[in-house]
Amino acid sequence: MQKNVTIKDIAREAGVSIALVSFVMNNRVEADGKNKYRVSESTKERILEVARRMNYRPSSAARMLRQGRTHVIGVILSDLANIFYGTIAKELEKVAYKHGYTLIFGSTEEDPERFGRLVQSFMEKDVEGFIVVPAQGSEECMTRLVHSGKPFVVIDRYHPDFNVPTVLTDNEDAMRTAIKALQKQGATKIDMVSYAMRISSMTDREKAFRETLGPDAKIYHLAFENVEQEAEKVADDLIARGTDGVITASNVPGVAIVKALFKRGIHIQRDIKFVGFDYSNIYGLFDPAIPYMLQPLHEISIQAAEYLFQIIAMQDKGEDISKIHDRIILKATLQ
Amino acid sequence: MQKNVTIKDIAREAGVSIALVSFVMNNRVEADGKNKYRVSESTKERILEVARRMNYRPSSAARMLRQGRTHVIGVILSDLANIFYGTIAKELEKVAYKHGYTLIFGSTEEDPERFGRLVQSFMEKDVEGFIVVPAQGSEECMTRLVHSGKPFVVIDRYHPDFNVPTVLTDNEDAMRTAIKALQKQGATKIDMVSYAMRISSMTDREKAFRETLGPDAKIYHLAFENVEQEAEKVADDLIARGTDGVITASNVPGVAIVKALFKRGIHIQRDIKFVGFDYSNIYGLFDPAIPYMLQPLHEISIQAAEYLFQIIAMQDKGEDISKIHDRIILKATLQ
DNA sequence: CTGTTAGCGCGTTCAA
DNA sequence: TTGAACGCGCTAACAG
Repeated sequence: MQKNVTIKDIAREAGVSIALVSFVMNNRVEADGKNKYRVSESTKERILEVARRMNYRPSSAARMLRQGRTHVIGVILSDLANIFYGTIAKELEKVAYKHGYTLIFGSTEEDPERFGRLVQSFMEKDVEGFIVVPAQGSEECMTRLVHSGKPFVVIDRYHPDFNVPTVLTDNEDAMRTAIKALQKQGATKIDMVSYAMRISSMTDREKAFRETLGPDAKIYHLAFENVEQEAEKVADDLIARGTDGVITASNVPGVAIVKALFKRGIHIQRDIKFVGFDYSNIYGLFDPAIPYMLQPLHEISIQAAEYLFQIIAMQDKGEDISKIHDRIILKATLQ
Repeated sequence: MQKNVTIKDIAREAGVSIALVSFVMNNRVEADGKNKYRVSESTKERILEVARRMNYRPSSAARMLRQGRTHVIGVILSDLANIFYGTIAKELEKVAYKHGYTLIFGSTEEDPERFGRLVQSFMEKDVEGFIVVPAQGSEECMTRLVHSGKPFVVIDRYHPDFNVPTVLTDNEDAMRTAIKALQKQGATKIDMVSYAMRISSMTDREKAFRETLGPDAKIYHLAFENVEQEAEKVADDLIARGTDGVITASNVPGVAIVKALFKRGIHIQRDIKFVGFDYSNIYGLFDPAIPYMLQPLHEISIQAAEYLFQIIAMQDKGEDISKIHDRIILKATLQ
């Protein structure tokens, strides 16, 4: 392959200095003289023409080195193969692109070790900041992240011990809405099927569930690693107990429990009514469709990215970012 | 924030030259003297200790600039929010990580314009190569990609006009397996529900379908943008025609048609039997579960990544990569 | 007003 | 084991 065209080649070809080429390429030239440098229109055109002809592409490495900015954000999610996080990834990508940022992704699969490795690995890639979904049990690693001084925003969950920039859904409010919806459908004996994971999205929903339906309201916990099999047992129990309404705490346990009940001949949405959390394509199969609390993923992504860009900008200006800890809370909607 | 520790700081602190620090950091020193440079064990230890104490992190930008390698691969998929591509993304991520590479992702949403923008954008980020799922109708952009001389590997589909490195599933074979599975279940009047998209994964499956069941075998095409509504019409038609077996050409149309038929009171897997392509969590809902042809996503990802690394290595050695065009074909399995 | 010179950022690598 | 050039683009300082 021919070696890459550099700013120097353009300069030689156009018969000007490399500085001038740099100015022109960065649009630091304006006809109205507002900017520092003025270049004659003809020179500018010539440079642009040569650059185009020689197919010049600035070296991002050189630019990164010089300005000390990579325009790369590290995004650490739970699992890219889960539609919930996949959607967030896609939304984040779009916002980042608009701002000229690139994202690199990693999946923790809820393993704190992995979380730590990813943070470390992304640090080495000089990310300007992070958007993270902290894996369950990754407090230690989060502490290191805080101490690193690297800007970051947490999404989807929070940890009570950490006062850090966070964007998430009002899960307690969402649960209250879910319960109301279920009661409106006529359910009187309502149970909840949750994940065994102790992350705030689950615990907040469970908290609101118990606050609304009483401390003895039944909550099942499915183990992350073994959802399907545990769902079978829970299904039997739900039937035995005569439950007529179920709230599922997120898409994976939701799918598992609906599946287990359906296979047992339960008429979904008649014998037992449901309200889910997060989208799943199985909800629409039933009549009436299983309603679900939809988190505003688009909005969360935009807010998280912009929050992060803001923190980065503050750090750039030399401001102290260690005190930033606003939680941006968004409402889920019943679908 | 304190400014970053550089190799120079380490050198000063340890009382050695920056070159030596660089060698030590890169492990270019070996006790057995196999390598070019030898450093006394004590100096080595001192340098490492200082580096650790000062929390030294090499600047990837400087390294990139110097060696002219970014260790970044651009991955362009159809849609990160689709579980099929999300899974590929996750698998690719893992392989890349092992090889010290970073991935950046983009979703085309089957829009050639977007595809072009992503290629352009990734080029500007100095990716060393691409792994792409070319959007339908992106021949022009693919031509440019070929001419750019940048290494790339196509996955999931191919275009007959392009002889380029490709890793994909043997879709015709998969279809034959699917048909056999359906017939074994007792289906005698088999139709196919496909995507309107003219991409090889669809057309190859359709080709094998017609070759096996005759040129008049019925194939429905759902428009990408309007799957749900079109599925409704197709469902009515399937019922009217007395179809007793359906092969769905991928997960999205599969879910749509099963849903539409289920809502019409069809007993899935008894009145009409199915075989799908690609995993969906709705398949397991039925009894017996809807079987499906599972593409070896893990294997595809590994092969694609290693193929790409190999091409990059060849280019590095100055070899001509423009003639490489092997297609790696993997088998799907019936689940 | 138009343009140039020269040093910087940081790790790598060759010649000494 | 070291000095110094190098990769490439940015930009302060300066000149015609």
